Formats: sequence, C-alpha cells, structure tokens
Amino acid sequence: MSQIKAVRGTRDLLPPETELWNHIEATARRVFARYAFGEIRTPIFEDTQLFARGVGEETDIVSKEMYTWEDRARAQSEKAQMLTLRPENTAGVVRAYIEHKLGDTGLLQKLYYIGPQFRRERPQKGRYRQFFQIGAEVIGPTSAGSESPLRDAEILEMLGTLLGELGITGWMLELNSVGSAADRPRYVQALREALVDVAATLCADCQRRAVTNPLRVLDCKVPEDQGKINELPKIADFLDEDSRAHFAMVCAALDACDVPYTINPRLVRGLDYYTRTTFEFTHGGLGAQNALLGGGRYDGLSEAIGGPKAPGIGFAMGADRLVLTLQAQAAEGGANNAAILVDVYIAPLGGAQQAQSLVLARELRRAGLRVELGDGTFRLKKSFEMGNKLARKIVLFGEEEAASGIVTIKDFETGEQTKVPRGELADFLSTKHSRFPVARE
RNA sequence: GCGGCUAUAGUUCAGAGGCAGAACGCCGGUCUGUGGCACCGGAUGUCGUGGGUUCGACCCCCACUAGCCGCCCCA
Repeated sequence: MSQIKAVRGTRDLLPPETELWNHIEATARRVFARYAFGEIRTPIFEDTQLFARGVGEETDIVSKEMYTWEDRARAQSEKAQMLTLRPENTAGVVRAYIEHKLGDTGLLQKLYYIGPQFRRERPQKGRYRQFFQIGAEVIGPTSAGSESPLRDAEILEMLGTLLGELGITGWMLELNSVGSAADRPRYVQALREALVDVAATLCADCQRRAVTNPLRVLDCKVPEDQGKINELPKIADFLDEDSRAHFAMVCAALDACDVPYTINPRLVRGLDYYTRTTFEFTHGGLGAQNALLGGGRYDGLSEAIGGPKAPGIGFAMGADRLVLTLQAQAAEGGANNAAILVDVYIAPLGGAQQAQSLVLARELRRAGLRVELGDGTFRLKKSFEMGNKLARKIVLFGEEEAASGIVTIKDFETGEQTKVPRGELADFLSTKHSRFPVARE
C-alpha cells in the first residue's frame, strides 16, 4: 500500500519552526493592537460568488486558481451551492462588514486576520497551495474618514514598523496609484491603443498580454523590452484631480515620518478591486516570489458585492515568506537551528528519586519555567549528555540532594555549578530567556 | 498551465550494469556523582512509486508522484 503524504502544495510545520511562526504572529498581534486593530476570523470557505464579484471574474485567481466545489443541496427544491476555499481574505472581511452592518456604527473598522488561504498554483519556493496570510483592513463610511490618505500612510508606516520589529531588514516599498474606478478603464484603453503599434516588437509574452491583459505588460522583466515599455502611457497622467491630490498626500505623510519608498508607475496588481493607492513590499532573496506583502485601496469593493459605500484599504503579508526571509537572515548570521531548549533539565539519579523529581518539576513548571525531566538513570554522564541537548541548565537530584534538600545546579553555557536549597530553586532559575530578541522595546 | 533540474540512511550527499556507501546525527561501551572531547563497537534503507529492457538495474527506458529553479501569477 502506498504511503499517504501531504498533498501537493501543502506541508506540515514542525517544531522548532513553529516557534518562529508563533513569534511572527505574536509580533503582528502586538503591533496591530498598538494601531487599534481588532482581530476578525472569517470562514475558510465562502460562496463562490463572493470571490467572483469581489476579486474579479477575469483575474487569474478566480478564473483558474480557486478550489471550488458544489455543495450538495439539502432538498430537491433547493439549488446546490457553489462554495470556494478562500483564495484571499479581503473579500471575506468586507462581506462580514456588510453582513454585520459594521458601517452603521459610524466608526472606522480596523480589522486584522491571520489564517490559511488556498490557491491552486504550481508550488514553488515561497508559493504553496495552502499558504498563510497576515492581513489587515481599514474600512468604514466616508464620514469616519475611511477615504483619507492618512489611512493609507498609517498602514504603510505600520508595516514598516512591523517588519522592523520582526527583524526583517533590506525590504523595499514600491508605491503607485492606479486611480479611481473611472480612471483605470480610461488608462487601460489608452494603453491598449499605444500597444497596437509597439506590441509586435515586444517579447512573446507581452504580445499575448497586450491583448489579454494590457496592464500586465508593465510587469514585463525582459531587458530588451524595458525601454519601449517606459515609453508607454503612464497611469499617473490619467488620474483625476482628487486621486492625484490623494496620492500626493500619502507620499507627503510618508516623507514626514521617514518611511522610505519608491514610486513605481508600473506597479499593477492582480486583483480587480484596487483603486488609487497600491503597494508592495519586496525582498531580495525570496527568488521569483519576491513580494513579502501587497495591498492597496479598494474604494468600490463593498458596493461590488452588494454593500453600502465603504471605502477601505488593506494588505496581506505572506507569512510563509516572512518565515523564509527570517530563516535566510538567521542562516547568514550563522545562527543554529537546534531543537528548542528548555530552561532546565531535571536529572533524577536513580529510581528512588523519580517520584520526588516529578514533584520538583511540577514546582518549577508552576513557577513558569520550562522543564524537561530525565528518566532516572544512575549514569551521570548520560544525564549530562541528554540535558545538554535539551536544556540550558541541569539540576541534579540524587541521593545526596534528596537527603539534604539542597540540589546541585549547573549552567551548561558557563559551566558554573551551584548548590541551591530546593525551595529557592524556582527563584534562582527565574531569569528571562528569549530566543528572538526584539529590536525595539 | 508551460519549460528545465532533482529524488539513495534521521540529515547532507557519494555511488555511471555485478555484495548498498561516507560524513554528521542516533544507539551501546570504556564510564553508577560531572556534559561538550577522545577511543571502541552497532543499527541505519522497500535506493520516490509503478512498469519495462537485461543473466543481472540505485544506474538504461517509459509512466506517475513529489520537490527545487525559471515562466506565469501573487502573498
């Protein structure tokens, strides 16, 4: 019988890597809290129509990457419902915003989420069929200031701070404005017209894109094409007065708080709902999947899925890619990737000490220490070898210690050995250990 | 969805038609009150899966699966 394995594009996350995942998620939660975001958890599957109308029928995500199935009807009279594993989370958040009438509070909604998303793409480094996103959305009625460029700048400033606290260095922020819902079609039309003359001289991919999805031509990476692509009409020239002023204000606010960015007039994104500000944080060393996170403003999304006017802006970061980046940085710094170290290893020397050693372990654990317990071997050497693999310190608990009530403790790193009365052990050991030093705070 | 490369021990990898290997790790011993070191010994395994060619296949051929790199797309 053949072995059952994790399906293509999915994987198991194991310790100690999961510790890094938890650290990333905890850091994100901490930063989000400081910016007044609350957590939202939406279902992992939704009505297929949500994504078709929200993300856009023509996008690659919807047209060929979704896990969609027909849920069976409960009664003959009922139609079977088409369901889809969420390929992204913004549509779900906006659906929840509409469904729970969050706009009626009159307040700006600042919501973050952490969870798995699903897209049926060919797996690659940093690209999985089940992948994890950490994202946030700022959405609300116009009266709550949801349309303000300050929201955009605040989000971008927060992301710079978050990446900093995660210890990710060397990121680049690329910024663009794709204009209002009215600006974009005008631009696409102009682009299409301009491409009629040039397309034939471009690479094969571009010739295809010129017809199917002209915006994608701007993404071309073929060196020979770059000159000609730079000659094409620029979206910036098609922005209306409001969009132009909006974008200028975003940039001014970023300048004021020293968030570095480059304006990339060729930054286009694959989801139809984006309007005005769009952005991407990229990182070298991620290979072809170089985007750490991406996002933008979506002023018309709520209406597109049947809700009230509710401008918003949000982003999603690829947690898998944050992990990859941090692992790569750790490898550069020559960090070890050993097993998780507990604070202390208790070595009961001999079977007679076993019961009391569990009592001692319980005392220390209740004091908040991470404790691993040996198996009662007489062999001191064995105890030390095992302890050295698992813990920072070892506590010897043999006949002597049981009789005197004074245990022997040795620090593996310094080699320092001390005798401590059993009752004072927890205090003695209570020094802070952090495997992930945080840059600030 | 397309193209290329890869798949052998827990891990990293050698092995190019004739007994399945190394290093690290693991287990045991020297060693029942002091680890990291040393020395001695041991076990690693359906050679990704399924077919085929051959007296004989880890090796050659075909298919499949998975991973990596690139394209595409995106986080």
